[in-house]
Amino acid sequence: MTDFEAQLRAVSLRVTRPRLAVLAALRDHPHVDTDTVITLVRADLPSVSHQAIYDVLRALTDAGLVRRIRPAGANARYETRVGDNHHHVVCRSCGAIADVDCAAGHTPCLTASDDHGFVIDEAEVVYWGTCPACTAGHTPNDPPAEGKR
Amino acid sequence: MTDFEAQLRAVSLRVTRPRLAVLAALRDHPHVDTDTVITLVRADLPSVSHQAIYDVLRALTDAGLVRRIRPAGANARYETRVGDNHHHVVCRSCGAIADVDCAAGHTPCLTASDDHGFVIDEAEVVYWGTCPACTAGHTPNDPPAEGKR
DNA sequence: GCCGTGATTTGACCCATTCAAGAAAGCGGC
DNA sequence: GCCGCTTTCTTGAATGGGTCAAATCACGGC
Repeated sequence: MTDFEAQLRAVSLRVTRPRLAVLAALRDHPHVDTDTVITLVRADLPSVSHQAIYDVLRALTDAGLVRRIRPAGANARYETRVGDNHHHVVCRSCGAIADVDCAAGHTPCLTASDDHGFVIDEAEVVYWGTCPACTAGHTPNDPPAEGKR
Repeated sequence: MTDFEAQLRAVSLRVTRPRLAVLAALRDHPHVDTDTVITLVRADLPSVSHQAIYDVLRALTDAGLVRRIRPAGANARYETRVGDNHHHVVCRSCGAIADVDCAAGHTPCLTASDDHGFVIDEAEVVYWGTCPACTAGHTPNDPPAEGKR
């Protein structure tokens, strides 16, 4: 519990109720979008403003405690798994996301064939496909990703 | 020129002035965002509505004539290079984008180490870094990507 | 050349995210 | 334990990419 507190202090951020709640929410629910974070946090702290959540997410992202991912066509999502450069599988149908370790083990694709003079510091991989539930036929629930039109 | 016309007919889309203009704009300016497309198209056809551009881009994307890319934190961008699965280097500082062929030649990372039961049909790679101009010190112009706050 | 369907114009609207200003809470020092 | 400085949160409104809807227009088969 006080683990989060230590994390915050480590990056010299003040320890506040909303920040702890956001970290807890992200630990329990990886890959959620901002709106879901707000809902989750309010389960504990009913009175936090959406603005506070945006600020907290920004602060935590800048501090490197959470990572922000944004699959094309969807809203921003956050996760607490940082440090290792892992990637994501995204379901085209329902928007579900799962973690995937890098195919070759570590930074495999980091060397582009022709870097055009760019100094590359990170390679981000998104695998697009269909999740088991959607493959099975029955669309599980909301199709937030692309079908949102 | 009538090349575009053939492309449109091939996917049974009607050949219209705005569509030809969009295709021409994307051929001459790869990786531009929607707003730039609108500006470019209006150089030829001053009276096209932004709505028309959105519709055209959607139609062309659905038809597979153009590809839509969306680096995290930036607006949607489009390119006409489709069919080969190439990737992109994006400059964190100025948002510049360049094409990059897949490191291993073709679909190298397409096999995730653990696919979680997902049926993967595409791997999308974004290399993050700094472009030559920005590395040289002098920020060329606008920093649209992340620095936009 | 005429007509029907697909495209475009026009104008309003939605919603994620951001901006701004004042109130409140964290925390280091006394 | 209390004070004050600073950061963070609340409140309320604005921004802007993108979408929806209805009416008009034009491509292209006949």
